[in-house]
Amino acid sequence: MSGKIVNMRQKIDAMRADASEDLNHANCPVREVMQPIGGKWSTLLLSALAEKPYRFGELRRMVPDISQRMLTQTLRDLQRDGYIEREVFPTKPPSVEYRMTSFGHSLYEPLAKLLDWAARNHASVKEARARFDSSGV
Amino acid sequence: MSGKIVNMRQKIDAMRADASEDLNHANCPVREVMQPIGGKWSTLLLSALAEKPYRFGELRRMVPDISQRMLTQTLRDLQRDGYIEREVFPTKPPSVEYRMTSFGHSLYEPLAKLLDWAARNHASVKEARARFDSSGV
DNA sequence: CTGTATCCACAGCGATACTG
DNA sequence: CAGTATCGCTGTGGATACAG
Repeated sequence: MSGKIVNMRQKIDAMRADASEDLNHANCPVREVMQPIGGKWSTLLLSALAEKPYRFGELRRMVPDISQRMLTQTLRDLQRDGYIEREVFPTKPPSVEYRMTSFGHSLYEPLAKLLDWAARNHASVKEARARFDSSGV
Repeated sequence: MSGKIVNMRQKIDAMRADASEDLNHANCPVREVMQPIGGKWSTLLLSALAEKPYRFGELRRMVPDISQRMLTQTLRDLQRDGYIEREVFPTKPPSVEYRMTSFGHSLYEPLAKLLDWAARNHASVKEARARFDSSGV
């Protein structure tokens, strides 16, 4: 349903692979869902908004090295996928608040587990990386 | 043969990390761990190897639209981070087997939960996307 | 304050050809 | 079979300036 098969060759390959395993691109939502949240800033913003709603400038201060352009774009992409919603307050200098939807929270539940793992095993990954780089090569 | 040029990417990465070591989010686990597995092929290969070991060509057949170059590179990156290991069998046509380490399995546990969520909510995401695209823009 | 609009650099990825 | 080597395109993301 999701995957776009470009040519016949790949289609045949996909069907052949389909017979043995369901790990395929054709019916695999991994790509469509994981790719957007695999962006450089998505998870950071999601974990920020999972806590509580924030305004544009607040998010910008929380992630100091994000450009204005990427903050806008990433927020829009997250909104597009239904994870967050945007509310504009017509105050004197306008302010915009972003808040995580219940759908977003349902995504964040397993995502948080993964981020937890990352936090706990960050050191091990760095060690493995160093070991690999200094050995062999 | 000198191996100086082979690991250019990794060396550059190291230098870049070094240069910004004292910046706020340079050592953030989310970035260091999530970025690599956020690549286009990483999660697909991880979920394949989580099941059982596979050879290079098998993986290639399971993910028909990956290029040979990206398969090699992604596997190497996963190996570098300690998630998978590589074993060469000196058979007549040489064969190489990739297998997930216990560390990789510990990563895959929370990751699988996230992939499960993606599979279950894939449709909702696509709907949200379509809704967003047809309104406004 | 919250964006848009350009321009531009570079990393990621693909296609192809070659090797042990 | 399992890679390397090269080239080139494209998308992502950064810097800057402008605007509601």
